[in-house]
Amino acid sequence: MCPMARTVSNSNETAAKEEGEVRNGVRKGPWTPEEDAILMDYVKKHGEGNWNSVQKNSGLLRCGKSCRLRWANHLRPNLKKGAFSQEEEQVIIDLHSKLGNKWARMAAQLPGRTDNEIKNFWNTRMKRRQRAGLPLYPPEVHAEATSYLLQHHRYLEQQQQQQPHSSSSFSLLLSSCYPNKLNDPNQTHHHSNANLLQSQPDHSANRYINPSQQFKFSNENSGSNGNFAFPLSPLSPYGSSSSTLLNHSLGGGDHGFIAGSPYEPFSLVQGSTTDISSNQTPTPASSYASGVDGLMGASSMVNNNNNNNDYYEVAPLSPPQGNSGLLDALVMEAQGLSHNEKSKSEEDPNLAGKLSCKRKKMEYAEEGGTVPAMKKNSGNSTTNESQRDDDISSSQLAKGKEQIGEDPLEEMNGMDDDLVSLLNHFPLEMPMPEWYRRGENQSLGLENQPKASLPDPADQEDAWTLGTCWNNMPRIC
DNA sequence: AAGGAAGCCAACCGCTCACGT
DNA sequence: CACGTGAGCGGTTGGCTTCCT
Repeated sequence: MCPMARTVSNSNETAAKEEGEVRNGVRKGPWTPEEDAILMDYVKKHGEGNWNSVQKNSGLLRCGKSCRLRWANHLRPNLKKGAFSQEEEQVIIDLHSKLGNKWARMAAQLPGRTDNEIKNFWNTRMKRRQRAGLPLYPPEVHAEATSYLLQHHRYLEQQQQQQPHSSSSFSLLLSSCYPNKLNDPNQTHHHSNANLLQSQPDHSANRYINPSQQFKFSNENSGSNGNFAFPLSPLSPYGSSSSTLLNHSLGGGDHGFIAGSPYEPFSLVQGSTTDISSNQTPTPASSYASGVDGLMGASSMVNNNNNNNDYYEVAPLSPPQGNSGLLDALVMEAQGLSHNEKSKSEEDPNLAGKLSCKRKKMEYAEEGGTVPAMKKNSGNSTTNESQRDDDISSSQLAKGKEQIGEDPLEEMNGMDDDLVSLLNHFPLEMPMPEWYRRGENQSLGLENQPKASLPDPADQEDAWTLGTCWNNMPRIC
C-alpha cells in the first residue's frame, strides 16, 4: 500500500486490520499475543508438526501453514532476535556464494536464525549494494576459487599418475572439498549440507591458506580405503569461491549464478564408503529445537583433534542446486578455453557422444536432483543416503542425493576428464592477493585458527563496506 | 512539521516434494 | 502407479518505521 493510501485509511479499516481479516474461518494478518499464546500452548502439548490440526484442536483461526510459519519464525525457542552480527553476515555472504537463494539451508547453518530473516537481510543488502554499483561478493571469493581449483588440478594429476584409470579420483576430489572424519574407515563421501563455516564464519579472505599446506597429506588421510583428504580453504571448499568468479565473468542466472550446469560433481559419491553422519542423526524435532545443531552436525567441519596439523576432515557438500554453480561455471569457462580439445572429441563421434550423454545425465541431475535410473530405493542401501540428507534439513535437500547414473564410477571417470580439462585451462597467472600470501603459515582451522593471525576485521570491513577494492569488479546485473 | 522515499520485517502465496493410502 | 495430504521452501506483498528533503 502506498503511503498515501495508508494516510487515508479510515478508522474502520484500521480496526479491521488490528483484528485481522477473517476469511472462510481463517484469520490473516498480524498475529496477536493471544494467538501466539494459544499456538505456544498447543505446541507445548502436542509438539511440532501436524499443523493443520492446530485450528481444529485449539480453536485458533489460523491455517496450518500460518501456524507453522509463526512458530518457526517467532515462537520457537532459541531464536535469535535482532541484527545480524558481523560474523553472521559473513556466513551469509559466503553461504550465498555457494548456495544461492537457499535460505533454509543457510538458516540451517546459522543457529537461531530463520530463513525468512536471512532472506530479508540478503534482499535488502543486495538491493543496497546493487544500488551502490557494488558486487555482492568479496574478491577473495574469486581468488579462493582459483586457488582451490589449482590445488585440485595438482591433486588430480597426482592421482592420475598413480592410478591412471582410477574411478575414485573425482570422488576423492570431492572428498577433499569438504570436511569430514578422516580416520573413520567407514566414512562416506556423501553429500550433505556442509557446515563449512560452523560458527566461525568471519574472515573469508583471511583464512586463506597456502596451497602447499592445503595439500599437506597425511598418511592417515590416504589410507587403504582411498579416503584421502587434504586441508582446504576453511572458508569454502569449492564454493565460496565459485560463484563470484563466474557470476561476474560469465553472468547469468539467479543472482548471477550459472544455473543448470551440466556438471554436478557434488552429486557423486564414492559407492564404497559409508555415511559419516550416520552416527549423529538428529531427529527432525531435535534439529529444529536445537536450532540447527542437528543439521549442522551432519557434516560439520570437524577439526580433527587427533591431528595437530589442524586438518579438517572432508565431507562433500550437498549439491548446490541450480544457482550456485561457481565450479560449474568454471568448467564451462574452461570448456570454452579448451575448444581445441573439444574439437578433437567432436572428430571422434564416440567420444563426443559419450561426453554429450554424460553431460545430459549430469544436467538432468542438476535440474531434478536425481537421475531416473537411480530411483530412490526406500529402506535399503540408499536409506543411509536418504537419512543423511534428511539430517541436513529438509526433503528438498535430498534432491541431489542419489548417485548419478547407473554406473557412478563411469560417471566419475568422465567427470575427471572434464575437471582436468577445466583445470588444465584455468588461468594460472591469476595474482594472489596480499592477504593470501600473508596467510601462508596459517593453519586451516576455523575454530582453532588464531584470531591474531587474521587481518584486522576492520580492514575487511572497510574493504567491504567502502568498496575500495570493488571498483575493479564487474557490476552486478 | 509534513510528505515522500527507502528500509525493514512479518506474513502470505504458489509451488514442489515426500509420504501414506 | 495414481492420488491426496502435509510440510517445507522461495518469492512476493504489504504495512510499519525511519530517514531525508
